[in-house]
Amino acid sequence: MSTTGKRLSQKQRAREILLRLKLLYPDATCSLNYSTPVQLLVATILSAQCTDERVNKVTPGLFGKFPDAASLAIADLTELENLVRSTGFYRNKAKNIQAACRMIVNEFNSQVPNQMEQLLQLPGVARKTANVVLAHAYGINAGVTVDTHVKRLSQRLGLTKHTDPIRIELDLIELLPQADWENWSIRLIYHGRAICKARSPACIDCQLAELCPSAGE
DNA sequence: ATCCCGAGGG
DNA sequence: CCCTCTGGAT
Repeated sequence: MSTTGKRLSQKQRAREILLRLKLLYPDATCSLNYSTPVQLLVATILSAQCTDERVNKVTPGLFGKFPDAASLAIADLTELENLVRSTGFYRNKAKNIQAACRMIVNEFNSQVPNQMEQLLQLPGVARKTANVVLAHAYGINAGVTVDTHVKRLSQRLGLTKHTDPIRIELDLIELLPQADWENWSIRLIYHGRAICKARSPACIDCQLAELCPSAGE
């Protein structure tokens, strides 16, 4: 057992966890493929209840045909649906992508907004998607991205007692230095995919086990 | 709380 | 056939 154990404050524990995650996943980045803010927004909308890997299989075809907000805004909806079908929830996603692109063209000067309030007005965009776009398209740490991995791992690590992603985000904002907000999310996502899985977490292989109140459960 | 929805593995 | 993957709107 290490000398770092149960006496650490939540904040100290969070920092220790992040330190280890940085060593474990030194090159972790956003796993979605994109080349513009609009493309990142679209890819992130598509990533709802879908792996980034699968999103990356449809975006080349999608962006090959409709590379920007202007073309997506006037695309044939059925064609859009077919291009994103394999990501699931394809009718909602196609409709939201087109409506969001129309708003971007008509109300935001063809630019993806760089403000949380504006992003949240776009259909299909809530805090998770908005935080991803702000962090990776604009380098703005407006909040902590809380997807299903960040939610699950933060809970298991005992860093929040909430179930609502917005409450969890507020807890994480208090625990982490702003400069590390996106580092935290990106690495928890990597760790969630590889080790701390939803069903059968591999606590045996987990480098965070001694810092985790849920280890072995 | 419920609905939206597909791909791939076993 | 069953399980796993992994947000948003109403």
